[in-house]
Amino acid sequence: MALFVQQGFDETTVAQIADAAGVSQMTFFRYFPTKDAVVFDDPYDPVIADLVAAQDAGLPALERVRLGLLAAWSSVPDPIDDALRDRIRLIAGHTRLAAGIWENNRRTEDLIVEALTGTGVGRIEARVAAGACLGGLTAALLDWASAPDGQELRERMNTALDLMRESGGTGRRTR
Amino acid sequence: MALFVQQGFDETTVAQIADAAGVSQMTFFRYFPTKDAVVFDDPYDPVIADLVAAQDAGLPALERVRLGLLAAWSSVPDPIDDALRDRIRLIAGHTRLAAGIWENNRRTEDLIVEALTGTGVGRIEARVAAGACLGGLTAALLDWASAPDGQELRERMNTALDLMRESGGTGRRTR
DNA sequence: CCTTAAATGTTAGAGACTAACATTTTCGTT
DNA sequence: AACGAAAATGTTAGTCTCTAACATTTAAGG
Repeated sequence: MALFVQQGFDETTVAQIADAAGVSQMTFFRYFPTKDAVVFDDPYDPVIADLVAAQDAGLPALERVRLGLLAAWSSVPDPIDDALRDRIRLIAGHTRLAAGIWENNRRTEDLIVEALTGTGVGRIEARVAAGACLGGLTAALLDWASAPDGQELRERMNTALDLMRESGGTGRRTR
Repeated sequence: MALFVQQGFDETTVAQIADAAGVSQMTFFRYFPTKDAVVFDDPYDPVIADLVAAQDAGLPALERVRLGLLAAWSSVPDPIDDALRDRIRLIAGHTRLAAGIWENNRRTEDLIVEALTGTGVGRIEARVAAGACLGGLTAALLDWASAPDGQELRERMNTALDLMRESGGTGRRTR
């Protein structure tokens, strides 16, 4: 990560990483399946699926996912540590890596869908609800990393989930 | 595309593609920046942004994006041609390619955000609205390709956008 | 001290992609 | 038709990620 931040992701070869770690190139690949994996070493969180499942089953699917994710993000510390911030910034500033977030999101999506369909929600409805919430959240995450405005990450995530409420956020309409 | 469908994406080398096309490997890379690009050769659609911008500015951002995308998808033919179906299936069945959809979505997202902020919507709100709608739509698209159920693509997209309505879809709640 | 398993290294190679340079094709102009 | 410029294509050599096969070292336990 230090090398990536210092000289960029593409500019850093795994030979350099292996050297810096004092191991051979082969050993690197035994620990990380790809170079990208170094940046995406977050273990996915089955907790999210549990929190989604724990929401009131009487609510629409979208709202259940939204509340579940809200509960999940309320547990992260604020401000987050520098290492995580560096990692998110690195990803946000690199097109291919940013797309790679979706390889992680896909697993989270699958877990959420599983949790929802287990309580009677239709598969398609579950997919759309999970995809929409993760989509909005990820957009807010990347925006946070790219356009720093002093706001803390958790606060930003709360704002994003809030904007996806049924009320549709702070639109101009006069109610 | 024929080679990909026939023997798989990873199993097809660009040498084979170049051979089949009767050109050199170098020439291949002059037309396609990467092998992945062969699958993602859709020109992005600024029409979407225009349609989003055309929605009632009095509506919440999320709803404007939703209606804009609904208008955009209403113009695709149903059933779609086999080539497009093959392409979507190929992508949906390949983890890395599926993530690659987001390199396309990102451009669409940027255009939508631009269209919205141009009419006074806050940047973060625009990002979340665009990200959420594209997230739900993409989830439905991949599900459509992976779990065929006879439903046509456009119909599926309409269903997805419908599920993201403010009402939250067909949840169990009794209103 | 010896045996066995785990970790690491070496080497060779496939495959995507780039850079530099040579060659051919195309096309408007004379 | 002949020419010259520009565009398209080819060749070659090389870098980098990642894999496979096999050798070597290190660690652990009896």
